[in-house]
Amino acid sequence: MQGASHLARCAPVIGSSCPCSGATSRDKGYVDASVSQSRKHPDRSASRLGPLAGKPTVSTTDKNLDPAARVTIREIAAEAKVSIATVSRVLNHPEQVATKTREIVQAVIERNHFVMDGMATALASRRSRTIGLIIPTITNSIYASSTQAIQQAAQDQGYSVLLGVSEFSAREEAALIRRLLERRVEGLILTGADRSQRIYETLERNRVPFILTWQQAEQPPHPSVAFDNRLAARMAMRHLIELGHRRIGLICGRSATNDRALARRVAYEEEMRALGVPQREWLIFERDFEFVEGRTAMHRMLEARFRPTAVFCANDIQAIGALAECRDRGLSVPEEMSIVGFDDLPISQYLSPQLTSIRVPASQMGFLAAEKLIGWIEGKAPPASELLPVSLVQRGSSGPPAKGR
Amino acid sequence: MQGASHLARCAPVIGSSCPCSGATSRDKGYVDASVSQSRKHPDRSASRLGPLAGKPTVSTTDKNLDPAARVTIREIAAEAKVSIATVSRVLNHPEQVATKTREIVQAVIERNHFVMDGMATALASRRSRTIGLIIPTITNSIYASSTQAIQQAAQDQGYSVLLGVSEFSAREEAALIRRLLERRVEGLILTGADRSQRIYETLERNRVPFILTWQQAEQPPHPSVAFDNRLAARMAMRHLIELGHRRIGLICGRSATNDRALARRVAYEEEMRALGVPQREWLIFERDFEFVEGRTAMHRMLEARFRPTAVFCANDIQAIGALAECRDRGLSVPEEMSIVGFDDLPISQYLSPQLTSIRVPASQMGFLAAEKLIGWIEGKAPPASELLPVSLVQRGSSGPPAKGR
DNA sequence: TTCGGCACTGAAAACGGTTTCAAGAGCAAC
DNA sequence: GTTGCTCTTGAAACCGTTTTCAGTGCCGAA
Repeated sequence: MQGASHLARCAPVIGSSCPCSGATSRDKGYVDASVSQSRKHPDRSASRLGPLAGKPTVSTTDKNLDPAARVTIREIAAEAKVSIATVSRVLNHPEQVATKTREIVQAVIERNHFVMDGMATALASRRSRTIGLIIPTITNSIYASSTQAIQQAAQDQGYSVLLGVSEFSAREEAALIRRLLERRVEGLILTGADRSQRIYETLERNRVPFILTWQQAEQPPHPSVAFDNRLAARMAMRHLIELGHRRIGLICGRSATNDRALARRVAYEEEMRALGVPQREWLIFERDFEFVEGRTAMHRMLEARFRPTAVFCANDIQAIGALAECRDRGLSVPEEMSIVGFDDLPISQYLSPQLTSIRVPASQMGFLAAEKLIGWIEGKAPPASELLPVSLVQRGSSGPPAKGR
Repeated sequence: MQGASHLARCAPVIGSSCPCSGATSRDKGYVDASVSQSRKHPDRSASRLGPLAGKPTVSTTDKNLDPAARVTIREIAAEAKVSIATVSRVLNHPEQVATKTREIVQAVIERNHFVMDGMATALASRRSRTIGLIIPTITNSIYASSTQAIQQAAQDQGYSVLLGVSEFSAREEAALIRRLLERRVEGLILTGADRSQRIYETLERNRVPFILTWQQAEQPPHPSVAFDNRLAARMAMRHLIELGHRRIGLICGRSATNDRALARRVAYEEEMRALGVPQREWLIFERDFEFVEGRTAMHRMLEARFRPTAVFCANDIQAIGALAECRDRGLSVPEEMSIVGFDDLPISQYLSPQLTSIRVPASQMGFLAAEKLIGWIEGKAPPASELLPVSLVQRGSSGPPAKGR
């Protein structure tokens, strides 16, 4: 394992930052004049310790005294009696260094547990080898799938992933994107296509390639790797309709802040309209992504004037909550209530009854997005958008409506 | 916009043999001599585009030509006709800048969608305002809880979180830690306490504060925020024993690579021994963290010579799989088989029957760890270790063993 | 001997910021 | 008119690397 390895996996989470400074004191701790690097500022201790003026004076000449000192390439160079350029070469292009020199330097590096400063490296090389990923939540495990795939793909190509969690907030997402740009991600994978024009502008002005996932972009055709949410939701609805359901409820995410939820809701409404069934607002529930939200939505649904015979839950999390509510109310699924979910989480086939759901290509989507993004970063043409297929996985939670109703 | 050329960078003649042939790579575009910045190396193209020597010559006089150009603080300073120091102040200490100047600079920043280079910032300020977090897997949602709490706490204090996923591999974890150090995290939150001495040395040599979670450190008492896995597992076992179970199976993670699994297994073995029940290897299954692994383990358990009447699953993921297997085999839970899980995932109360489980303080642990770590980073004394309480949540999946057997 | 070429190494500019220090401007008090 | 202060501002050192360019030493060929 030589020096600058880019191969580990690392999906960082970005939070918020705040400007603030800290006074750190430091002492170089080496003297070898033959390797003197022109460090110019004559009065380091005074300048660095400025604010702490009242403290007892520390001898500037002592070595290895400052507890915050960090080993740099210079100390390594000094100890190995070579130049910093050579140390850098040992780390990055070992074949360019004479075997003997290389071994000496490597030994010194080992001995000192030296770790390169990636900030300096990134700054000097103008490569961060990092891509940014923004997902809306970490608790819905469907994003764990795509995140894992993205990370894997990135790692395979020598990139790290910086992860940001927006919690479905546009404000938060904008802040996150900014922080990712500050960290000089070389590309970005975003969730959903609906965001302010200004963000896209910033991205383009900063020349950061980005790919949308989970939802294709329509108006300005940004590159995306997604699936057709409307079509997918329509598949779920068609399934219920073909089973004979007419009064169908909907539980989905907040369509105002989630364009996937919106697309699915639109599909629901279209199908209901095509069915000739009038819109009934009391059959539509937009909730957060929590089990309990699906449960309470179903609870209210069951108290409606005309109970639906089936409910389409536009995500499995809410479907699981809805299912539990039916069970607790003694309502048998699918005999008295059909439920179709969306996402086909791994857990969904471990429920009872198993959940009928729309299987989405989360892993594949993530993998492809990462691959295309990295290709783009490395000079290929901007990738074409791609729509991945989805499928309905029919299981025990959906069936024909009860006869006599 | 005055001086459109302020932001221009120009791509100089490619392949020019360098020595100051008059081809200045960067067109300053502003004239105020008082703001001259001393950029020294005259020939950027050679360094940036070196390998592409054969390409057609591009006019040196054009502006805005280099597609890789990025707006820096210098361009902003030039356009606003101030020094870079002032721009930096506007960004970091706005109150130190005259209102009028500040507004001008801010306008220029806005107009150019300027985003600071965090690498340069971190390098210059010696603060990355980032903490590292390593978890074993992203797919077990129990880590989503702690991760979220950590991120929240970090964000509240102005820090970002860099997340690494080790997939239960020590090698991977070591590589991850190295990368986190390269990225100059100011502190680290690790999962579990069992890792090679060398890693701890590297951490200490690099003076990076770290806190262990999920498992306290014993031999060298590193700071930790954890709970007592052995005690917790013992609670689960006691619960089953008090219900009257004697033949109890165990499904847990790989104790070789997971010290939490080991501690829980040890507790299981201790309780079984205390019970006077001889060790039966065929009642112990170490598996990966997948639903299906719990399922297959239970499958094999049910084929054993003497079926257990209860199974302690040292994590809910496997418990869910085990539960599903029982259901599919027509074995009623808890009448014919009791199951106790561990973690108390949110999903566990949405199953049928609901899962009896050990509730662990994942969020609290994460939050506390992050708070302590950041306190430490900001100069407080190394925090004391803390053991958080756990509790048994009794639900439908556990009950007394069937009478006649 | 002279020279070209090659393998290796070091000096120094550059990356894009932060921060210290000093100086200029404006103003009040003496 | 000085003096002393505060408020702003700019120059320049510095952060820890990468990378270019220019040696230097050695060797074989002319």
